[in-house]
Amino acid sequence: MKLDWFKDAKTAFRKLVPEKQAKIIDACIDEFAEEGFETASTNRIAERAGIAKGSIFKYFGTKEKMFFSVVNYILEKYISAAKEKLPQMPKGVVERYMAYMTDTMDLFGGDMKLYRAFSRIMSERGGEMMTKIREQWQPYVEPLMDELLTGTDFKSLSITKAEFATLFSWIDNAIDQDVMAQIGPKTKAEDIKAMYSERLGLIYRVLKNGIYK
Amino acid sequence: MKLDWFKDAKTAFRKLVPEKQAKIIDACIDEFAEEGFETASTNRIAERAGIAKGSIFKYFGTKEKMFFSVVNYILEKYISAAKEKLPQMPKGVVERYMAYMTDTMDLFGGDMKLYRAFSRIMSERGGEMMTKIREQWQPYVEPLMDELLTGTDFKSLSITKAEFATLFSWIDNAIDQDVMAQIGPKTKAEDIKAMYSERLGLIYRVLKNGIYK
Amino acid sequence: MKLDWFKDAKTAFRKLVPEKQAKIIDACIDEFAEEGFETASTNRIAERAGIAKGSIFKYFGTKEKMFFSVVNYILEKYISAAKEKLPQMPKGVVERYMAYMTDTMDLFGGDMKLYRAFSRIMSERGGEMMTKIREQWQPYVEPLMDELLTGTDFKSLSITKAEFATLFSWIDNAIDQDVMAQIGPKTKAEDIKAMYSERLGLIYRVLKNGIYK
Amino acid sequence: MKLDWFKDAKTAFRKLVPEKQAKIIDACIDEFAEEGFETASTNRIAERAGIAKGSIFKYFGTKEKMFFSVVNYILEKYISAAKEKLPQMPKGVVERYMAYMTDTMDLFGGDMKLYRAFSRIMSERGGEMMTKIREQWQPYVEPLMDELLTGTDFKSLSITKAEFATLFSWIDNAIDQDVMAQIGPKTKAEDIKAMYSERLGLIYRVLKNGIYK
DNA sequence: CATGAATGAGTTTTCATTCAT
DNA sequence: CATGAATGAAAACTCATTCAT
Repeated sequence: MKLDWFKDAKTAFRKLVPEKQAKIIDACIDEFAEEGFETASTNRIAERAGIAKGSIFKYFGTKEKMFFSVVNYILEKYISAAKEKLPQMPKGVVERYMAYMTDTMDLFGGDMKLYRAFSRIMSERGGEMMTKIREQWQPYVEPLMDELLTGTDFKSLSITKAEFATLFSWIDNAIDQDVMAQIGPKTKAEDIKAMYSERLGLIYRVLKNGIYK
Repeated sequence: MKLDWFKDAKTAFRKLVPEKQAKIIDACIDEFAEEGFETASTNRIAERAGIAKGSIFKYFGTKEKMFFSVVNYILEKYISAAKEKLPQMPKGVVERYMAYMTDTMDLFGGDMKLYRAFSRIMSERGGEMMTKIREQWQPYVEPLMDELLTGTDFKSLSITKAEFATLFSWIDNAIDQDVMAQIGPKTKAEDIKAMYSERLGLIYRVLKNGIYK
Repeated sequence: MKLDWFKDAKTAFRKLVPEKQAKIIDACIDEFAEEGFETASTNRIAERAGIAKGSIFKYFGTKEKMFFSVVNYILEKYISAAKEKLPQMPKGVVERYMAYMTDTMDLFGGDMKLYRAFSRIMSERGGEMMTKIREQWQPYVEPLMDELLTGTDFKSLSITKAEFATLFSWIDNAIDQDVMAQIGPKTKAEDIKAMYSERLGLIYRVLKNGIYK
Repeated sequence: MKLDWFKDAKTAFRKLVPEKQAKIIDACIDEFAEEGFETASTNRIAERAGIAKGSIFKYFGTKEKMFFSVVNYILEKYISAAKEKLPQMPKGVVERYMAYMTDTMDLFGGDMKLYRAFSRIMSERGGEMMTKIREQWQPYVEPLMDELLTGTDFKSLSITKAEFATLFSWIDNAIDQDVMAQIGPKTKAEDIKAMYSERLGLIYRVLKNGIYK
């Protein structure tokens, strides 16, 4: 299945040289990371990208559509990175999951702006936008999850595959949000990694044995 | 300790007949639920409430102060409901927690707008506003949590009290968000309750025994 | 001729006990002194005076009319003070003029708020209001000037009575403005007096002998 | 030294065709002349100039900055006109001063709106704005004044150079205000010139010989 | 096709004035 | 007659979007 994060961009944008595309997407990410959606300004994005204000609308049509293009761009990076790592992951389901989390953490840990943009986007406009995004990415995320869980002996687990997937996304979100709430604009990537590790440690223990001795 | 969610409202608002107060608070909740803080419009709120644009500022002074009044109103409802239920709760920590979740669910389950507003508020403006809200409610929430966890034998658990509290808040948020994402404007309260129950069931099992057989 | 600074006030105000009238006028003076006309707030004036916001309009009808009442009040004070001093003034026209200036200076010098209110009022709304005020006070100021100049031997002067009156008002305004521009909110009354004296000294010399040796 | 009254305007304004610039400046002058700064409305100015409300802020950024642009525009006109005339002025200090006044009078006499705007600007906001304007124009006005007074034999005068400068500004203001108070919107330029001449005549005589025969 | 000047609906907030109590 | 809650026009300012060049 081919990912097409361009989907919301107009042909005008598709025809641009990749360098220019990248510069524009970067400007968007920077702005969204710093401002969130509402407060982000198309004028400022145009400035950052070194293009005309009008071009934004030639390329994307709407602020909102531009926004989706960015979300898609980020998710595409995220998903394809996950895909690549899959084969080298451990087999035990919990260990596998921990590895996945660590990888994700690495992906974003190295690029704070991306991480911030993603988080701001997710928290703001939660309802309407999330639904649309979910619908759009469902076909890509689902097989990934499937593959992530494939090869594990679910017979040894007390929960179903679907339940594990659910748990998985909960934990993902919960930790992300918890970390996001703790960090400021100057928090270092390594500190964030440490925060993740700490939280993952707790989750690991609980998933393995429950909370009772 | 007395709760005073009026705290951020001006005397002008305190003097209104309760019906009018309710109508205004309702208008706020509706608007915040649909729009979040940034996008919410004081003009629209005034319209919804059937009052003059200027009155908003006579009552609350600022959009931000009005916002806090609403947050406080919701939290007050939430916390006092939780307090009332506490004595009748089961003793086992997991059972106790499940009971608490069910109660919360009941509270919000009956009032979707309140629920939506609350969620939006919690997720938006992550930094500035949440900090302020947290500071203000810390004195009320902390003893509640303490009491919630009191009486449990943590020696029988493999995790500390603090860790349990953390887990607790993660699960709380995760389930809330998951449910929020699934429901639309027309979802019935009973369906929402069912969604919560289902999710709580899974959590219960995992907390008790871990995910392995 | 009787002065009626009440002219712009409604009967409701005339019927008040003098103490209340004074308190209200004082509140106006304070507010106008601090804010000028545009920025002055009727709400704040009502607060300062300890009366209801609505009463302002019962008493004066309009912010503008209230404003004129205050101007008239100040001018009345000013003119009647001048009148009283007249008989004891020196006979030489320049000396007489200097004495008048000194007296005025004393009048206002002792009450900075009055002075400030007057100045702000005069400088702001210059055109429209000044005309109205001038028309209204012409009948009172003219005879005063006349009397001020009476008894002087204009035959010994190289300018006419009318010309002297003109010069007189010019100097009055010029010095007032010059001083106003120099002083801040904390300037002491004695410093202001000194500034006046200095300026008057220069004027005195020029009027007497011209600028040539 | 180069004057740049554009200084407070944004590039957007600098790029406009001169006709449009002129129309906008005219609208500003009209509004400020009629209303002063506080009461002037950016909406009304946009209407008068036939441009969009938003454009005002594209051109000047702030109401205040727009205001300073206008002040600078007027002062620039004023000062450069004065500069040009300087060389042809008579040498005697009083005659020189009279010539300067007549020139100024000519400058403004032809453009009543400019004159009114200037006066309002000068009298209003005594503190904050005047200080800023003064600071900005000091470097241009001072040498002009210096040159104006240069070549005069102050040894022949009974007052110092500084005192003369002070007197100068007083008279300037006093006459301006006196004339301003007398004229209406329909007063003809020639009548205004006559008023100035009349007043200047009186001043001339007094400065020369004092008021005594 | 790129540009950026122009637009105007929209924002929060203030405040003189009215009028039911 | 006094009160002060309610009003809504108006303020300065922003910004996504359009369109002539």
